[in-house]
Amino acid sequence: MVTGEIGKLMIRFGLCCLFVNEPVRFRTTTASYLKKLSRKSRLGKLSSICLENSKNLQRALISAKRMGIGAFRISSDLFPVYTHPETGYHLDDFPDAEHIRKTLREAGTFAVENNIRLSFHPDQFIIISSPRNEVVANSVRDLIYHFMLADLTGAEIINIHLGGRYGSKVDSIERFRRNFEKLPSAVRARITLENDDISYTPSDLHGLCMELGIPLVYDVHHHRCNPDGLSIEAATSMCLDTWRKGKEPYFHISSPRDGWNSGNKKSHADYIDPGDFPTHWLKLRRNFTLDVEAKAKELAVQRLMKDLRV
DNA sequence: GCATGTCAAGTTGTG
DNA sequence: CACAACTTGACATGC
Repeated sequence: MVTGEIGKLMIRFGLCCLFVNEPVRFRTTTASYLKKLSRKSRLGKLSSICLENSKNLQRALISAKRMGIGAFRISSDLFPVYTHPETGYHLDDFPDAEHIRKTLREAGTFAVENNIRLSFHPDQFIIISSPRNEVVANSVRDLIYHFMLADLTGAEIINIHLGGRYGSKVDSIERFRRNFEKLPSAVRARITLENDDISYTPSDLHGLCMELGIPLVYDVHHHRCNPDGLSIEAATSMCLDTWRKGKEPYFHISSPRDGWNSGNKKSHADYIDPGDFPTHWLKLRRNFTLDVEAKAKELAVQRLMKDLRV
Protein backbone atom coordinates (compact mmCIF):
# COMPACT_ATOMS: atom_id res chain seq x y z
CA MET A 1 0.00 0.00 0.00
CA VAL A 2 1.55 3.24 -1.10
CA THR A 3 -1.27 5.58 -0.34
CA GLY A 4 -2.73 7.00 2.82
CA GLU A 5 -6.31 6.00 3.19
CA ILE A 6 -8.69 8.41 4.84
CA GLY A 7 -12.22 7.17 4.56
CA LYS A 8 -12.74 6.41 0.90
CA LEU A 9 -10.30 9.06 -0.24
CA MET A 10 -6.82 8.02 -1.26
CA ILE A 11 -4.04 10.50 -0.82
CA ARG A 12 -0.71 9.54 -2.31
CA PHE A 13 2.06 11.22 -0.34
CA GLY A 14 5.15 12.35 -2.21
CA LEU A 15 8.75 13.01 -1.19
CA CYS A 16 10.96 15.61 -2.85
CA CYS A 17 14.41 14.49 -4.00
CA LEU A 18 16.22 13.66 -0.77
CA PHE A 19 16.21 11.64 2.43
CA VAL A 20 17.72 12.71 5.75
CA ASN A 21 17.91 9.32 7.44
CA GLU A 22 18.24 6.79 4.66
CA PRO A 23 21.46 5.57 3.02
CA VAL A 24 20.65 7.43 -0.19
CA ARG A 25 23.33 9.92 -1.21
CA PHE A 26 23.30 11.66 -4.55
CA ARG A 27 26.66 12.93 -5.75
CA THR A 28 27.38 16.06 -7.69
CA THR A 29 30.23 18.08 -9.15
CA THR A 30 30.78 21.57 -10.53
CA ALA A 31 31.59 22.96 -13.94
CA SER A 32 34.58 24.90 -12.63
CA TYR A 33 36.15 21.71 -11.30
CA LEU A 34 35.40 19.76 -14.49
CA LYS A 35 37.09 22.44 -16.58
CA LYS A 36 40.42 21.56 -14.96
CA LEU A 37 40.23 17.95 -16.15
CA SER A 38 41.06 16.40 -19.50
CA ARG A 39 38.08 15.32 -21.59
CA LYS A 40 38.72 11.69 -20.77
CA SER A 41 38.95 12.05 -17.00
CA ARG A 42 36.06 14.50 -17.06
CA LEU A 43 33.80 11.97 -18.75
CA GLY A 44 35.07 9.22 -16.48
CA LYS A 45 34.21 11.21 -13.40
CA LEU A 46 30.79 12.25 -14.70
CA SER A 47 30.02 8.72 -15.79
CA SER A 48 30.73 7.32 -12.34
CA ILE A 49 28.65 10.04 -10.68
CA CYS A 50 25.70 9.43 -12.99
CA LEU A 51 25.92 5.67 -12.51
CA GLU A 52 26.04 6.03 -8.74
CA ASN A 53 23.17 8.50 -8.79
CA SER A 54 21.11 6.08 -10.86
CA LYS A 55 21.77 3.34 -8.31
CA ASN A 56 20.83 5.78 -5.56
CA LEU A 57 17.56 6.41 -7.34
CA GLN A 58 16.86 2.69 -7.02
CA ARG A 59 17.70 2.84 -3.32
CA ALA A 60 15.48 5.89 -2.92
CA LEU A 61 12.52 4.04 -4.40
CA ILE A 62 13.13 1.01 -2.22
CA SER A 63 13.12 3.26 0.85
CA ALA A 64 10.01 5.06 -0.38
CA LYS A 65 8.20 1.78 -0.85
CA ARG A 66 9.09 0.62 2.66
CA MET A 67 7.70 3.85 4.11
CA GLY A 68 4.48 3.82 2.13
CA ILE A 69 5.53 6.90 0.17
CA GLY A 70 3.74 6.79 -3.19
CA ALA A 71 5.47 9.52 -5.18
CA PHE A 72 9.04 10.64 -5.59
CA ARG A 73 10.42 13.80 -7.17
CA ILE A 74 13.73 13.11 -8.89
CA SER A 75 16.41 15.75 -8.47
CA SER A 76 17.23 17.77 -11.58
CA ASP A 77 20.88 17.22 -10.67
CA LEU A 78 20.72 13.47 -11.21
CA PHE A 79 23.16 14.15 -14.06
CA PRO A 80 25.08 17.21 -12.80
CA VAL A 81 25.66 20.19 -15.13
CA TYR A 82 24.37 18.18 -18.11
CA THR A 83 23.43 21.22 -20.17
CA HIS A 84 26.27 23.51 -19.16
CA PRO A 85 27.48 25.46 -22.22
CA GLU A 86 31.16 24.60 -21.64
CA THR A 87 31.23 21.31 -19.78
CA GLY A 88 27.93 19.85 -20.98
CA TYR A 89 27.90 16.26 -22.22
CA HIS A 90 25.73 13.43 -23.52
CA LEU A 91 24.87 10.14 -21.95
CA ASP A 92 26.40 8.40 -24.96
CA ASP A 93 29.78 10.00 -24.18
CA PHE A 94 30.08 7.87 -21.04
CA PRO A 95 31.96 4.61 -20.64
CA ASP A 96 29.05 3.41 -18.48
CA ALA A 97 26.28 4.66 -20.78
CA GLU A 98 24.53 1.32 -21.20
CA HIS A 99 24.86 0.40 -17.54
CA ILE A 100 23.36 3.76 -16.57
CA ARG A 101 20.44 3.34 -18.98
CA LYS A 102 19.76 -0.14 -17.65
CA THR A 103 19.88 1.09 -14.04
CA LEU A 104 17.44 3.92 -14.75
CA ARG A 105 15.05 1.63 -16.63
CA GLU A 106 15.13 -0.79 -13.70
CA ALA A 107 14.29 2.07 -11.35
CA GLY A 108 11.36 2.92 -13.60
CA THR A 109 10.14 -0.65 -13.63
CA PHE A 110 10.38 -0.82 -9.85
CA ALA A 111 8.34 2.39 -9.62
CA VAL A 112 5.61 0.99 -11.88
CA GLU A 113 5.49 -2.34 -10.08
CA ASN A 114 5.18 -0.64 -6.73
CA ASN A 115 2.84 2.12 -7.82
CA ILE A 116 5.24 4.98 -7.12
CA ARG A 117 4.72 8.08 -9.28
CA LEU A 118 7.83 9.84 -10.51
CA SER A 119 8.17 13.51 -11.38
CA PHE A 120 10.68 16.29 -11.98
CA HIS A 121 10.62 19.92 -10.92
CA PRO A 122 13.27 21.82 -12.94
CA ASP A 123 14.56 24.84 -11.05
CA GLN A 124 14.07 28.57 -11.36
CA PHE A 125 16.30 29.02 -14.39
CA ILE A 126 13.90 27.19 -16.67
CA ILE A 127 11.80 30.01 -18.05
CA ILE A 128 9.76 29.55 -21.20
CA SER A 129 8.18 33.01 -20.96
CA SER A 130 11.39 35.07 -20.92
CA PRO A 131 11.69 37.92 -23.42
CA ARG A 132 15.34 36.88 -23.88
CA ASN A 133 15.72 34.28 -26.63
CA GLU A 134 18.86 32.90 -25.05
CA VAL A 135 17.03 32.18 -21.79
CA VAL A 136 14.26 30.42 -23.68
CA ALA A 137 16.75 28.40 -25.74
CA ASN A 138 18.61 27.26 -22.60
CA SER A 139 15.31 26.37 -20.99
CA VAL A 140 14.26 24.28 -23.97
CA ARG A 141 17.58 22.45 -23.85
CA ASP A 142 17.16 21.77 -20.16
CA LEU A 143 13.62 20.50 -20.61
CA ILE A 144 14.85 18.10 -23.29
CA TYR A 145 17.44 16.86 -20.78
CA HIS A 146 14.67 16.33 -18.22
CA PHE A 147 12.63 14.54 -20.86
CA MET A 148 15.47 12.14 -21.57
CA LEU A 149 15.56 11.16 -17.89
CA ALA A 150 11.78 11.09 -17.69
CA ASP A 151 11.63 8.79 -20.68
CA LEU A 152 14.20 6.39 -19.19
CA THR A 153 12.59 6.28 -15.75
CA GLY A 154 8.98 6.60 -16.85
CA ALA A 155 8.46 9.84 -14.90
CA GLU A 156 5.17 11.26 -16.13
CA ILE A 157 5.47 14.86 -14.95
CA ILE A 158 7.93 17.69 -15.58
CA ASN A 159 6.56 20.52 -13.48
CA ILE A 160 7.60 24.13 -14.11
CA HIS A 161 6.58 27.69 -13.25
CA LEU A 162 5.40 30.24 -15.75
CA GLY A 163 8.32 32.60 -15.05
CA GLY A 164 8.79 36.33 -14.50
CA ARG A 165 6.31 39.15 -14.99
CA TYR A 166 8.52 41.48 -17.04
CA GLY A 167 6.08 44.29 -16.42
CA SER A 168 3.04 42.49 -17.83
CA LYS A 169 1.67 39.13 -16.82
CA VAL A 170 -0.69 39.08 -19.81
CA ASP A 171 2.18 39.59 -22.29
CA SER A 172 4.34 37.05 -20.49
CA ILE A 173 1.60 34.42 -20.65
CA GLU A 174 1.30 35.14 -24.35
CA ARG A 175 5.06 34.61 -24.79
CA PHE A 176 4.82 31.35 -22.87
CA ARG A 177 2.07 30.21 -25.22
CA ARG A 178 4.22 30.98 -28.28
CA ASN A 179 7.45 29.51 -26.90
CA PHE A 180 5.73 26.39 -25.61
CA GLU A 181 5.16 25.44 -29.26
CA LYS A 182 8.94 25.26 -29.73
CA LEU A 183 9.09 22.21 -27.50
CA PRO A 184 8.91 18.75 -29.06
CA SER A 185 5.41 17.37 -28.57
CA ALA A 186 6.71 14.45 -26.47
CA VAL A 187 8.18 16.97 -24.04
CA ARG A 188 5.04 19.12 -24.02
CA ALA A 189 3.00 16.07 -23.09
CA ARG A 190 4.79 15.81 -19.74
CA ILE A 191 4.79 19.48 -18.76
CA THR A 192 2.67 20.77 -15.92
CA LEU A 193 2.46 24.35 -14.60
CA GLU A 194 2.43 25.33 -10.94
CA ASN A 195 1.17 28.52 -9.30
CA ASP A 196 4.11 30.36 -7.70
CA ASP A 197 4.58 32.43 -4.55
CA ILE A 198 5.18 35.87 -6.06
CA SER A 199 3.63 36.18 -9.51
CA TYR A 200 1.25 33.67 -11.08
CA THR A 201 -1.83 32.52 -9.20
CA PRO A 202 -4.20 29.68 -10.10
CA SER A 203 -6.54 32.28 -11.65
CA ASP A 204 -3.71 33.63 -13.81
CA LEU A 205 -2.82 30.18 -15.15
CA HIS A 206 -6.18 28.45 -15.50
CA GLY A 207 -7.14 29.79 -18.94
CA LEU A 208 -3.73 29.05 -20.45
CA CYS A 209 -3.71 25.54 -18.97
CA MET A 210 -7.18 24.75 -20.33
CA GLU A 211 -6.27 26.01 -23.78
CA LEU A 212 -2.95 24.22 -24.06
CA GLY A 213 -4.04 21.11 -22.18
CA ILE A 214 -1.44 21.62 -19.46
CA PRO A 215 -2.35 20.22 -16.04
CA LEU A 216 -2.17 22.84 -13.28
CA VAL A 217 -0.34 21.73 -10.12
CA TYR A 218 -1.90 23.42 -7.10
CA ASP A 219 0.58 24.58 -4.46
CA VAL A 220 -1.54 25.69 -1.53
CA HIS A 221 1.42 27.27 0.27
CA HIS A 222 2.20 29.44 -2.74
CA HIS A 223 -1.47 30.32 -3.03
CA ARG A 224 -1.46 31.51 0.58
CA CYS A 225 1.69 33.59 -0.07
CA ASN A 226 0.37 34.92 -3.36
CA PRO A 227 -3.44 34.95 -3.18
CA ASP A 228 -5.88 35.82 -5.96
CA GLY A 229 -9.07 36.20 -3.99
CA LEU A 230 -10.11 32.61 -4.56
CA SER A 231 -10.79 30.36 -1.58
CA ILE A 232 -8.74 27.19 -1.32
CA GLU A 233 -11.87 25.26 -2.26
CA ALA A 234 -12.38 27.31 -5.42
CA ALA A 235 -8.70 27.20 -6.41
CA THR A 236 -8.57 23.46 -5.81
CA SER A 237 -11.50 22.82 -8.06
CA MET A 238 -10.15 25.23 -10.69
CA CYS A 239 -6.90 23.25 -10.77
CA LEU A 240 -8.70 19.89 -10.80
CA ASP A 241 -10.46 21.07 -13.97
CA THR A 242 -7.19 20.96 -15.85
CA TRP A 243 -6.44 17.30 -15.05
CA ARG A 244 -8.22 15.07 -17.49
CA LYS A 245 -10.14 12.16 -16.06
CA GLY A 246 -7.94 9.22 -15.16
CA LYS A 247 -4.89 11.38 -14.56
CA GLU A 248 -4.23 11.84 -10.86
CA PRO A 249 -3.79 15.51 -9.90
CA TYR A 250 -0.75 16.83 -8.04
CA PHE A 251 -0.91 19.21 -5.09
CA HIS A 252 1.97 20.65 -3.07
CA ILE A 253 2.03 21.56 0.58
CA SER A 254 4.49 23.20 2.95
CA SER A 255 4.50 25.24 6.14
CA PRO A 256 6.30 28.56 6.69
CA ARG A 257 9.51 28.20 8.68
CA ASP A 258 9.00 31.48 10.54
CA GLY A 259 5.22 31.30 10.88
CA TRP A 260 2.38 32.97 8.99
CA ASN A 261 2.82 36.26 10.87
CA SER A 262 6.47 36.75 10.01
CA GLY A 263 7.80 38.82 7.14
CA ASN A 264 9.08 35.66 5.51
CA LYS A 265 6.32 33.19 4.76
CA LYS A 266 8.08 31.58 1.84
CA SER A 267 10.86 29.60 3.52
CA HIS A 268 9.91 26.02 4.19
CA ALA A 269 9.72 24.57 7.69
CA ASP A 270 11.13 21.20 8.70
CA TYR A 271 7.67 19.68 9.07
CA ILE A 272 4.11 20.34 7.94
CA ASP A 273 1.83 21.89 10.51
CA PRO A 274 -1.30 19.72 10.20
CA GLY A 275 -3.29 22.94 10.58
CA ASP A 276 -1.95 23.98 7.17
CA PHE A 277 -3.55 20.96 5.51
CA PRO A 278 -6.84 22.20 4.02
CA THR A 279 -9.65 20.26 5.70
CA HIS A 280 -11.61 20.69 2.48
CA TRP A 281 -9.20 18.27 0.78
CA LEU A 282 -10.51 15.44 2.96
CA LYS A 283 -13.91 15.86 1.32
CA LEU A 284 -12.68 15.75 -2.26
CA ARG A 285 -14.18 13.02 -4.39
CA ARG A 286 -11.01 12.50 -6.33
CA ASN A 287 -7.73 10.82 -5.36
CA PHE A 288 -4.67 13.02 -5.54
CA THR A 289 -0.90 13.08 -5.07
CA LEU A 290 0.46 15.44 -2.42
CA ASP A 291 4.12 16.39 -2.64
CA VAL A 292 5.38 17.35 0.80
CA GLU A 293 7.91 20.17 0.57
CA ALA A 294 9.61 20.16 3.94
CA LYS A 295 13.20 20.20 5.10
CA ALA A 296 12.88 17.09 7.25
CA LYS A 297 12.11 15.20 4.03
CA GLU A 298 10.89 11.63 4.60
CA LEU A 299 10.43 12.30 8.32
CA ALA A 300 8.02 15.11 7.45
CA VAL A 301 6.12 12.90 5.01
CA GLN A 302 5.79 10.15 7.61
CA ARG A 303 4.68 12.59 10.29
CA LEU A 304 2.04 14.15 8.05
CA MET A 305 0.69 10.72 7.11
CA LYS A 306 0.44 9.87 10.79
CA ASP A 307 -1.12 13.22 11.76
CA LEU A 308 -3.80 12.93 9.09
CA ARG A 309 -4.82 9.44 10.11
CA VAL A 310 -5.91 10.60 13.56
C1' DG B 1 40.82 14.96 9.43
C1' DC B 2 38.13 18.90 9.62
C1' DA B 3 36.45 23.56 8.57
C1' DT B 4 35.48 26.60 4.95
C1' DG B 5 34.23 28.68 0.64
C1' DT B 6 32.20 27.69 -3.70
C1' DC B 7 28.88 26.31 -6.99
C1' DA B 8 25.73 27.69 -14.41
C1' DA B 9 21.80 29.50 -15.10
C1' DG B 10 16.73 34.16 -13.78
C1' DT B 11 13.87 37.20 -11.60
C1' DT B 12 11.97 39.84 -7.98
C1' DG B 13 11.95 42.39 -3.77
C1' DT B 14 14.33 44.51 0.00
C1' DG B 15 17.70 47.32 2.39
C1' DC C 1 22.75 49.78 -6.41
C1' DA C 2 23.90 45.37 -4.31
C1' DC C 3 22.46 41.37 -2.51
C1' DA C 4 19.41 37.72 -0.68
C1' DA C 5 15.82 34.42 -1.55
C1' DC C 6 13.85 30.69 -3.92
C1' DT C 7 16.82 25.26 -2.85
C1' DT C 8 20.72 23.23 -0.64
C1' DG C 9 23.86 20.13 0.12
C1' DA C 10 28.14 18.19 -1.46
C1' DC C 11 32.55 18.77 -2.90
C1' DA C 12 37.34 20.36 -3.50
C1' DT C 13 40.62 22.74 -1.20
C1' DG C 14 43.56 24.31 2.27
C1' DC C 15 45.04 24.27 6.88
